[in-house]
Amino acid sequence: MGEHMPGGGPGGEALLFLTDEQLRKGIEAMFFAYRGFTADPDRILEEYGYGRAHHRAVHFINRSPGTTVNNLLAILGVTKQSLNRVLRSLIEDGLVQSNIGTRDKRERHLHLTETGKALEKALSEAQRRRMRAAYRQAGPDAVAGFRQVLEAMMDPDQRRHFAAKSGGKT
Amino acid sequence: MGEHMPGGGPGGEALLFLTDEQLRKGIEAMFFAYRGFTADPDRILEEYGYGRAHHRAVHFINRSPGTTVNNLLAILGVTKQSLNRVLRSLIEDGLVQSNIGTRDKRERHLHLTETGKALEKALSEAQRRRMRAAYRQAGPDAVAGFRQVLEAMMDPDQRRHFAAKSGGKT
DNA sequence: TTGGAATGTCAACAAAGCTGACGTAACCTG
DNA sequence: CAGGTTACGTCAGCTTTGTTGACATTCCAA
Repeated sequence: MGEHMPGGGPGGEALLFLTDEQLRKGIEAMFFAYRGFTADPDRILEEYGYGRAHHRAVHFINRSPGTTVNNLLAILGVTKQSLNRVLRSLIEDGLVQSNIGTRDKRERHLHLTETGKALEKALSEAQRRRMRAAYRQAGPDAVAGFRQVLEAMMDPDQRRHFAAKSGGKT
Repeated sequence: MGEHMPGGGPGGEALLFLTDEQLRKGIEAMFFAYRGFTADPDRILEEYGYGRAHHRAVHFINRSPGTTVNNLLAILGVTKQSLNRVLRSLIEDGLVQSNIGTRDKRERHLHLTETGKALEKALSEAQRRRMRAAYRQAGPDAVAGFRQVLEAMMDPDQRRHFAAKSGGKT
């Protein structure tokens, strides 16, 4: 509630269109945009008989090769039973390799196999293509704003996982 | 596709940071932000024993009172059977009223009851609170960019539903 | 007036969350 | 070194929300 005031004084905020109607538009924009955002990967996943849960696992294993199950759990925010089901199928299908840790043998370190990397590439290229098109259409300033608002919308805990591997400002 | 080389193009696009790394950040920002976006309503819904599907139905019935099942179907992009289950529970619980159409008796026109409006208000207020906080933190210019990028990311069909009730520019 | 299209309902199944309980191995601390 | 904690895996069972298929009702147009 009474946080900082970007406009410095009490007058600054007045310039922001924070009517319920404008906020509703923002809410619906998030809803429709997220559908578009997931549409392309979903089509690819369907061919492989996988779902969004597999996509998320593959994405974050690719981002942090050698990550542990527990780490992935914290990022994805699901139960280990749920993640395990997904992980098991990916391992069985030869997309993910699970190696017992050397320092701590309780841990499993996860890596994508070549096949796994191929799927990841297909998925991320489809998603990047759409993101790139949207960025180009909106322009550089819009992109900066887009990122700022998204970051402000995250839960602080989730933002930790985001910032961890995404680097700070420029 | 061979569309790399962000600086290769003629003109303004060269200023856009369209490296795969920057695009990946955008993708993850969408992922984490969407979780934050749905977190507050999810908590409320849990108290009522409802899920996100109920939230979506309630939201769009509130936006367009008297809308038909078919109309809702097109907006939500699910099968009628899936929507029907959600709608049935909302009707049974007295949150939604379904009236047989007078002109076309095959249609059902949907309205929120007082109880339904109360839930909608609780949900949308929670979601607006977060959206408002993010908007304030990011500032007006960022908000404009945020909306532009989101709109560019939608599927054209979905964008139709978005624009329909959201008004044009300004 | 009759056959097809549109609208909505019921039934059954699948994906992917969840809780709870339990087992095993490894680590760590007193 | 004994006992508690941590990391991971699994079994069982439930919920939400998506899917297809089959079917009733209603409308409309040939």
